[in-house]
Amino acid sequence: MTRTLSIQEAARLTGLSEHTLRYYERIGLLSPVARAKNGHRRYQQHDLERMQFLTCLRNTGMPIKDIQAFIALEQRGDATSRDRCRLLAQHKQQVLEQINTLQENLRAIDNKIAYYQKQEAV
Amino acid sequence: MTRTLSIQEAARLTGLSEHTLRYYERIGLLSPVARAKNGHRRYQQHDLERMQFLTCLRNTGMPIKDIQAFIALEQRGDATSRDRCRLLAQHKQQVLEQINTLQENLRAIDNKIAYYQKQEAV
DNA sequence: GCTTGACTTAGAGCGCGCTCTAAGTTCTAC
DNA sequence: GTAGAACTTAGAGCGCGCTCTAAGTCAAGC
Repeated sequence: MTRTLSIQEAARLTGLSEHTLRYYERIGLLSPVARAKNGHRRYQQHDLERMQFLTCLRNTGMPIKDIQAFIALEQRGDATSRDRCRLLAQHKQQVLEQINTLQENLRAIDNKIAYYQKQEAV
Repeated sequence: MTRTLSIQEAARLTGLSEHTLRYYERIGLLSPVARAKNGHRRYQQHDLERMQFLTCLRNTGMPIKDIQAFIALEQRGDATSRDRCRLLAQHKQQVLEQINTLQENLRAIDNKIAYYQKQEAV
């Protein structure tokens, strides 16, 4: 028997705000969370795992609309798993490009810093 | 004698829109650009270099307000060069963290992709 | 019974970074 | 001299991703 979490606890654990948790559920990123008799959300393990996945996609810059599209595929069942895999692979490429861009820009920043330090040495 | 560029040319060269170039100038990211007799902007080499620097900071997620703060330091002259250097170094750390986060999230995405591919193999 | 606090909902509001609009000017080509 | 293109300005508008508000419900403790 797994312990369930209040929205407050779930927020603390995931690093998302309670507002954001409700928002994600409202727009369908999170499927409807189980409720206690009083109507309060009771988050389960699978909800937390889902949120981790969402956070991962969001952190890597996937727009909410794209996540919704991904979820729409999930809801169409196993037949779409190849498509979903392809979407993830595409996203992976974009993340790799992001990392590359950051690294290139980092070099430019490093140069600027080096310039400042050389100047100070004078 | 260096050739100067129209806003259209400058936009094409920097990858920023004409709107954005005007906007950056308006909010002080770009110091006032030289004008032709008819009032049209004439971008020079140093403007382009500045834009590259701006783009670099923006691409790495520095908020416009922070860039403005950096520029305010520049305008206070040489005395602030140590501060500016420190700001850049701080930003560099944030970029490194960004890259790390992306790489961690990338691993999670890779796992998900692997999961899909294993499933397909069944 | 009353207060307090954690929750609920629907919907409004906000900060960011542009992006676009409207109205006007200037230059070029015909 | 007129049409069209390229620009100018000030200011409004927009898309995104939250974030907050208001009004209400429920349960626990005094």
